[in-house]
Parts: sequence; structure tokens; C-alpha cells
Amino acid sequence: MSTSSDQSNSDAQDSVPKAVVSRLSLYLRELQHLIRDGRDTTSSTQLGSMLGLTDAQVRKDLAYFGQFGYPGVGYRCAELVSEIKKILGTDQRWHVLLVGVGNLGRALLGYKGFGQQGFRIVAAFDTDRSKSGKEFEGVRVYHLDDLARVVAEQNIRLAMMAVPSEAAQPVVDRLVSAGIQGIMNFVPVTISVPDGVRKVGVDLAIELEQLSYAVVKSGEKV
Amino acid sequence: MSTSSDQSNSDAQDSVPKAVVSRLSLYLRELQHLIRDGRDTTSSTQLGSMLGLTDAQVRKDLAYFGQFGYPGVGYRCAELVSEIKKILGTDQRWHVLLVGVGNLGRALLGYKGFGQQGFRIVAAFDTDRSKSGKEFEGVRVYHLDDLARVVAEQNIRLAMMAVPSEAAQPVVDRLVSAGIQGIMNFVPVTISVPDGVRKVGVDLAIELEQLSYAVVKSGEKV
DNA sequence: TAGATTGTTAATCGATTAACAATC
DNA sequence: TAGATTGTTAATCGATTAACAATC
Repeated sequence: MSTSSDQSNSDAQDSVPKAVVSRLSLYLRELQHLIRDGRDTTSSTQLGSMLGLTDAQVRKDLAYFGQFGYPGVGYRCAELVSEIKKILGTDQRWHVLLVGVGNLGRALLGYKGFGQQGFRIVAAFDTDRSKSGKEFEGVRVYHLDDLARVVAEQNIRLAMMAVPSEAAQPVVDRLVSAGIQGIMNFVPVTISVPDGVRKVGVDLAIELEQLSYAVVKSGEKV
Repeated sequence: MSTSSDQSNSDAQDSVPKAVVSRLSLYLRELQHLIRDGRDTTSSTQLGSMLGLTDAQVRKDLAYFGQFGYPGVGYRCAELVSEIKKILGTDQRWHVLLVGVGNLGRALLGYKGFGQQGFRIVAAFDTDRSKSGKEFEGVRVYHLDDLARVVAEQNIRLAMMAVPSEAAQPVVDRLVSAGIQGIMNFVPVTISVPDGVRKVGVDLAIELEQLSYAVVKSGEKV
């Protein structure tokens, strides 16, 4: 479900299932916790049990990308962290922009977790001219009309979008033509992007709905 | 024609795949857009193409829960919306609390999308006593020590958590013993909950990592 | 060496797609 | 009736788990 027009072959030789990549991020997170706790090595069994997965699945997932473990020993945490970062592309630093400096947008600007994983929000955009030139959380706000210029100047490849629903698709079109390669969409709307541009959607209400379903269902069972 | 509990196994817990339930939320979202656009009916083909899914998958997904369509006609949008809401449990209103009135927490308090889907944040909690008694976005902030009392008084079943990493598991334990049945976790940490309590995790940095992976990979392919 | 744990192949399980009779 | 579209069964495809030789 990563691209809009999946009927063609935009993800052509995907070969790595999407679920595997998202578990990779979870492994990374747990490994970083293990390192913080002073652990040098771990095993597929340990990693799996931290996340509720089988050991076989952990090994199989990693095997998509190479051989990172040592038979009889396990995985060296620091080494595996750096391998996973290489795979995810977070061994490099990414410049990210934000469109929509509202409620949610400002929270994203202040969110510490991005920087820790290699993402830096370097510019924000809004159509409200009264915000232009201001800074929030140390990030300069530009008018949306300056998008293409700033993207080029600051070498920005990823965008986060937190705008009103009606604005979503028009903003996406502008992001795409400014050369943005990936969009993280917080607007509860299905956006469409051309082949070659990636998107990820985060719909907070949908997550709550999933929770509601799970709670109701587990209630019925009793 | 459609309804409820026929045989012993009808909408029993023949474990509907998680992926199906999350697509259900997407169908709901698209249906609500269609209704806003004045459409009365739709089809599995239309719904599918809006989301990049096959028509067969749409029909199969819905078939887990009943017969909601009309051969030769399609689905009546309003009717299907109400059926899906019933399934997800959002035909009723849910009282939700928030723990952690920081950056992200305050944005969640102000997020309009929850209310539109039947969720109402009725109380917020923090350990910072200087916040106690204040209101943010019209929501009263309590000290965490008042958790159990307020949960009981206001009949709260769901919680959102946006606290520092170290606080996450202790807060979870308090939520559980206060009787909370589902937790939406914004802290980038794996929390553990007892059987009978549900959780959903939203890790913003992980979503960006998925995007980064997709962008890097599609770059390599060319 | 004995014990631990990997990477990988084969077996199992589950989810998606295709096809079509039934229906409006 | 002819055309459209459902619900569902069967066929295909993909992902997870089990098992084990290879390795340290």
C-alpha cells in the first residue's frame, strides 16, 4: 500500500515485503534500547520475545538483506544497528520540511524523536502570511509560494504534511513539482502521487478506531 | 438479510485479520468523502480504485462481517457507513483520556479528527503540578494521582499516552489498574499490557524511516 | 568438545485474486 | 431483457513457522 497507483508496477521488484521493513524499524528501536542498557550482543530469540515475534521470523527478516549474525553468538548490537540504518537509509541525515504550521504541525516541529533517528526538519511552510518569517521550535516558517526555492536551496527530499483536508491534494502537487521524493501525510485523506514519489499515511483517528474495534471485540468474547 | 449472530460462528471471533480491520477504516473514510460529495451509492470497484485495491478484496473484506451490498447496484454509502461504524464500535461515543500534556499531547487535545469519528478527550493528566487544574483546548488537566478517580467518574475506557520514554511503562501500569481497556501509545518504546487490555502504537520516527527506505530503494532501482 | 545460535530450505498456514452463478 | 455488480468458492500467491546442518 505504499504507492497510490499500485495496479501498475511502481513497486515493481519489491521482493522485500512491506511488513518486513516495518519490523526492521522495530528491531532498530529495540537494539538501541539494548545498547543503552549496556548490552553488547543479542539473539533472534531475545529480539523476538521483546516484540512478540518468533525467533525464526527475526532471522528470516534480516536474511532478506544479508548475513549479520554470528552462529553460536548472536548479533552484535552496535553492528546490527548500523546495518539496519544503512538499509533504511538513516545512516545519512535527511532534510525534511513541514507544510501546515497548525496545532499538529507545531507539535511535529518540536518532536525530539525525529532528530534521534537522523531526520532534521529544516523548514516549515504555511499559507498564512502572518506566520511567514517567524520561527517555531527554531524552525523558520516560509510562505508556501517559496516552496520550490527553499527545497532546492536546502536540498530537502522529504515532506510532512499537516494541512486542512481541502488543501491536501493541491499541496501534494506542489510538493511533487518542487522535487520532493517522499511525503508523510497526516491529513485524513487519500492523496495521489505520481510514480517515483513515495508516501506514508498516518491517520490518528484510524488508529483509535482500530483500538476501539479491538476493545469491543474482546468485550464480546467474554 | 444481513444481521447479527446467526450460527455459533457467525461474527464470532474467527479472528478477522488485522489488515482487514484497518482497511475497514479506510473504506469508512472514503465513504464519508463520497457522501460529502453527494454520492448515494458506490461499488467495490470504485472503492477499491480509490485506495489502490482490487474490487475482489473490497468485497471479501466486507464479507467477513455480513452482506451489505445489492447485486447489480453496489453499496448504499450511508448504510455502509453505519454498518462499518457498528463493526468498529464507533457507532457509540468513546470517552478518551490523555496522559502527558507536552508538545505532542497538546496537539492531540486540539486535533479535530477524533471528534468527527466519535472520540472525545474528556480529561488529561500530567505529573507536572503546575499544569493541574488548567485547561488546554477546553480539556481539564489533572494530576496523574487522580487517574483512577477520574477514570471511574467519567467512564473512560481508552487512553492516549505521550510521555517521556522512561515514564511509559509505569504509566501503562497505572492506566491498566485504573481500568483502562485500550491504550494508544505515542512513545517510541514497546510497552507491555496484560491480556484483555489492547494497545496500538504510533511511532512517528518509524513512519519516516519507512519513507526513507522507500525513497532510497526507488532511487537505487533506476 | 558441548552448547548455543545462526542462515536457509521445506512445510504450513493465511491472504489475495480470479472466476462465476445469483440477483437486481 | 441486458447490463451491472454482488457474495462466495476455488486457485494462486505470499508470508510465517519448523527443522536442521553449519558454525563458532
